[in-house]
Amino acid sequence: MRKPKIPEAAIKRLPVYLRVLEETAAAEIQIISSAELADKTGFSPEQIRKDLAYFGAFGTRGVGYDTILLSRRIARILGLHQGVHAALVGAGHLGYALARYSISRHKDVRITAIFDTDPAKIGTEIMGVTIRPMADLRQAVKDQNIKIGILTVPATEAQAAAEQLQEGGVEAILNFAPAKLRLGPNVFVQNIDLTIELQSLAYYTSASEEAAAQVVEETSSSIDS
Amino acid sequence: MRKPKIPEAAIKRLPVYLRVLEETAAAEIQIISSAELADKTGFSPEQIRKDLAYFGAFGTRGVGYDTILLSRRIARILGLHQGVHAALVGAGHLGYALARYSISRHKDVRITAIFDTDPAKIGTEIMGVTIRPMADLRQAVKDQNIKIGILTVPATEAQAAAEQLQEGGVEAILNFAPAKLRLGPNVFVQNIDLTIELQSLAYYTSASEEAAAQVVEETSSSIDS
DNA sequence: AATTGTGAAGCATTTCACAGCT
DNA sequence: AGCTGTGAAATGCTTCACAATT
Repeated sequence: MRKPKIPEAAIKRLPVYLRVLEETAAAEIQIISSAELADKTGFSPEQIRKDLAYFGAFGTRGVGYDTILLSRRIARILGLHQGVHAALVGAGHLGYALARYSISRHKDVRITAIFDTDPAKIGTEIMGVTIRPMADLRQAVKDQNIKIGILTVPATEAQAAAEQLQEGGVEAILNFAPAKLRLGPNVFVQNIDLTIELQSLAYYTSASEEAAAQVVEETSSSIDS
Repeated sequence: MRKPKIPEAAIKRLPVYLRVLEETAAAEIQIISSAELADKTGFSPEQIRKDLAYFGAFGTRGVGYDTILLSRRIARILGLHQGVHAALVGAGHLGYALARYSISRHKDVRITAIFDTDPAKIGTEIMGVTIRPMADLRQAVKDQNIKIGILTVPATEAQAAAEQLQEGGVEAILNFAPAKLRLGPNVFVQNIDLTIELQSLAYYTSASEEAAAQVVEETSSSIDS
């Protein structure tokens, strides 16, 4: 048993708690209740308590959670306390945006290597990190103990790039390319497809509502109950 | 009853089906089975059939789905058949990347207006769309019948920008700012927080595993069963 | 013979309700 | 008195298994 059985959804909420806790701690506030956390994050107090309880009892009954202590604990749970190295593959606009984001704002997940195929970009720097050719990828990932890969390459190149990351020993990939990656079971893949996000948003718009109703109407005949 | 009760998760899969169907249709293949769709998308055949069945019976038993017909139906369900207009707020690197993505690749969700506070950017163009000042936002959203807002502004400006989008009559917002938006019930908000994605990925890395175990160990005392 | 469409079962996640600490 | 931690109930989503259809 590798991981106990903590909902993936809960893991995704931890960084949100972390951010609020750090902000709160920075404001010199020492204690926060699940109700206050709920107000700031938009999740329910019960859910927050349950999420935290998966990892132990971090609060004080009748009081709340110590902001500094809890933020440290969450950073630890996520593995951010020691700084995780990430490689960015694809230095287009999206990659550039991510690199600036990540390199500047947090030290917890740091982009320490950047790769691209474009000879014009190779040798240039983003926030102090030199862009290198794809040929260097596998070895660099190994040498720099890089655990996370961020893929912002065109869909056609995604699979090949992902395989190189895998060979370098990456354990998780954040894939922005609209392509299904086929990798071994040791690499955790998280897909973010911006086109999907935009297109699915359209559904929640009046543009769709009637259309959907119409489609259902067109085809429904003997559907009841 | 506004929406029947179709899982949000199912809606998010529709654009994936759409993409594969369009690719398949473009390759002159007329029929595709749920099993083939499953192979190309990574979802299970049953799930695909169930998702589609929410909206009616689009396939032919013993045969499969007509690629062209089904892609049209999905586009319709999502409301993409008539083209949805979107406004981009914040023309930084991420905004720029999204604009290029969206304006070039698909006509279904089109960014037809871009706003920013930076005087140096105002008046310049991204892919043929002129960047305008925030003061124009509300009216432009109304005039251009814009239904979707894309927020790529700093967290501190997100709430104010979101309110302007809301006042302009936007029905859905894709929010990249790490801030909880407080808006009325008529605006559907989808958050994408790239920092969260990166930080939660760290959990699935060996950097965390021991750390998490350690935390649990530290605090677990009378937890059994 | 093949593949869809779908009730029912199975799982996972969220919410409820309250006991347990401080 | 107040707020956490947690079994139990409720809800939501996915998988199963098979009848229906071409």
